[in-house]
Amino acid sequence: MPKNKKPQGGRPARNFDPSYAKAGSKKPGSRSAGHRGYRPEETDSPAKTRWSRDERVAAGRAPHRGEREGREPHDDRAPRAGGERGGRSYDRNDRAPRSFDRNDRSDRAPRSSDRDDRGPRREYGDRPARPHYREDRPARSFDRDDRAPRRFDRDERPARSNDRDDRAPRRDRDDRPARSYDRSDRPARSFDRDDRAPRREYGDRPARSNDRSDRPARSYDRSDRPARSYDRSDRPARSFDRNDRNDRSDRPARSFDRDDRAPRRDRDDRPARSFDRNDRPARSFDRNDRPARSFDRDDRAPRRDFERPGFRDSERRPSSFYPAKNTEAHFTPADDVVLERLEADAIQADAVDGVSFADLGLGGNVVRVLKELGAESPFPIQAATIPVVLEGRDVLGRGKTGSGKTIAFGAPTVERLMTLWAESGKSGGKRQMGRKPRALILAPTRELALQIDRTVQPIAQSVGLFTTQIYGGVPQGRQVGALQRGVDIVIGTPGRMEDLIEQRRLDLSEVVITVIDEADHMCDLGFLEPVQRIIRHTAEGGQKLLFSATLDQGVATLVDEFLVEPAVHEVAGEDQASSTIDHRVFVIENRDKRDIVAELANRDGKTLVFSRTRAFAEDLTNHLEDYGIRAVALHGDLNQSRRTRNLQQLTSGRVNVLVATDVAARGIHVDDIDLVIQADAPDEYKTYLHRSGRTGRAGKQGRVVTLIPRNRQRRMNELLDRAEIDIDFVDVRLGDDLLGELEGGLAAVAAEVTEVEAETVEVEATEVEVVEVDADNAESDEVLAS
DNA sequence: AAAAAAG
Repeated sequence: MPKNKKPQGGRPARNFDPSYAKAGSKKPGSRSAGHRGYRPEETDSPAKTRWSRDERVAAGRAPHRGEREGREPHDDRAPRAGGERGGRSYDRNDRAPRSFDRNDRSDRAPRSSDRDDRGPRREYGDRPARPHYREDRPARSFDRDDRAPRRFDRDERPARSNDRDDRAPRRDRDDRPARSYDRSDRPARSFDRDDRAPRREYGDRPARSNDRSDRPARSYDRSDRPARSYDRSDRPARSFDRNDRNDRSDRPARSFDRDDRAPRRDRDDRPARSFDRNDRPARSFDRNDRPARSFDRDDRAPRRDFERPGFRDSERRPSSFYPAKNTEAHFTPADDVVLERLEADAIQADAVDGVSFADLGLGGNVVRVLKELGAESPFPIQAATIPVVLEGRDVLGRGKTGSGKTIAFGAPTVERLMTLWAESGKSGGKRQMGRKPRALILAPTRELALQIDRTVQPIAQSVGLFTTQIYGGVPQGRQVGALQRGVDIVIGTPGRMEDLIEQRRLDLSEVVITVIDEADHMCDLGFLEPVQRIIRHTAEGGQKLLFSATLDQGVATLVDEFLVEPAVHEVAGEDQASSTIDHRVFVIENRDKRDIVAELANRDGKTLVFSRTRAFAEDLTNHLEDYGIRAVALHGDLNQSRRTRNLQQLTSGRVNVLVATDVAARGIHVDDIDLVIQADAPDEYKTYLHRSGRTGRAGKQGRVVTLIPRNRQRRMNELLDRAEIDIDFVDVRLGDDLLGELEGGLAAVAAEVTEVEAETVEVEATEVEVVEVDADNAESDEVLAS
């Protein structure tokens, strides 16, 4: 049956058919209380009317409602709880039936995920009914007996007993100790992180101060460090045995005990190390005289100018693209190893001058399309990875946010498919029906998959290859249709990909190039296993490309299982925190958060606001609109068409403010976002870097403001340490000139950048350093989890 | 907590 058609005749699909819930329908959505999509026959408030500000205040949604002490008011909790809201009955029994399923918002009048389409019930009504809407809920404490009669047609649900009495065990709520939704009487729950037991451990660490200024002399002066050799051969024997990976015994005095971590901060007691370029054993950038590269570059005709023997730095012109950096002070990570066993090739940012895409080995058609896409000449990460991908090698690519990674893997993937095709003698043919995909690109979010396709599709088309998007949230019909017609490159997200594989509509057995974008994130819990399963469906021995701005140890699992002698490439001295992004941290009163966000967003220019939860993203969006600021939301509670539309509204400039969860943290490119506001601070430094990376793209200026409550300063400090960002916090209050405060930070940028770069270099310089950063991270995650 | 599947 055609996927997009409503079933003919009968009524089997009523609950699954969105059209039943559409506007204008006399009996919209579900007609039963507590059911998704439920709409009462006629309500006292007109369906499409937004709450006035007063109403919001009454409901506790407007600013300045009192926050309880010790509670970190993630405002997203309020709508569910409701017990503390003024002007509202606290007696649960006189409330209309209310769902506490956070996903079921059907009965919430004022909350809508749809900015333009205010009828919340309609909003959720077009989702297919959840079959287990009741069974999977934990016991609830409110009395159902006063509920309005349930109105759905019971006849349609045969197997279900309508006799409430026989459901006693689940229904009888009186035997539970009074559960209250009034937050004030919850005993042991505190949102004050400082009084959580495990966190206390931080308190007895010795020399850790949040005052950055009183840190024990941390020197960024490269010259004052005693000579450290980068000659690998003189490092204390380090095991590269994979099985030995976790054996850190060969590392010098490393402790994971936080209590004695202090020594690590003191960099003076490190074994002789120098960042003085001049005292390093002669390092050559001439690839031809590198000793131990596992692949032989010498037998390639030198395609790149900078590969030519004898090519010197002085022959390079300064990059016109990357903002002027002090290359003199720049450390060049020679043997920077990001991942164990892997040697990272660092390409100089200015090494690409005079190099063209054609020089890198791309064909005429591809080069022409790249030009049309606005890519005239390669960015460093592209220059670094394209030739290697074309060689057929596995590649790990790390380039900062906005540095052009999509083309870095997209263009050579297309070119390589053509090469392979030619080699197999099949080239030049027309599109063959049912042709199986030969390349696969995986991304963590639908928006990113879409965006990648927008770049790759034209490149592929230029040489007669076809792409299709395989992601969820939309009917699969089109996708399956495309697969049946024959597709060369599939681009999508893991869920739908697996779904179609299971349905045997997607056959990856001929996929010889697999790209994992945001690879480190794709190795996170919840993503890793699906990704592994999908890759296992691809052709054995196929080429694998892993890319991310924050590529780190996290991808080891994938690397171990799927990659063979991967080449690791990155851009030298590059750091997300450097150069074009001005970072600010405002210490605020939590109750002022939404107002402060509003004041910061109340400006010209595109602003992206990050929230930790979907609910708070909604809340903030509402709040901004109350301020008269046009804003839309982007998060997983919205259906896909709305997600796409809302993002499009920011891209097109119809709205200037997008409030998003971390769905928008990675990869999403919107031109000219010049301010990122983190309404909730991220938990991971990598998240910080990716969120920040939505601004300051392609060398443009950008600003990032992170709002934190007083009690988060220490955590934030630690996070910024890992992100290699050194900035001071600013106490701000609601009345302050916040935008002025924002400007105030600009002067400090230059100095910061220098420092940040120095530190970056340090981390990139040795494995031990990188591992430390990661371990540090993992460690604190552990602590936080406990 | 969020993300990723539901003809």
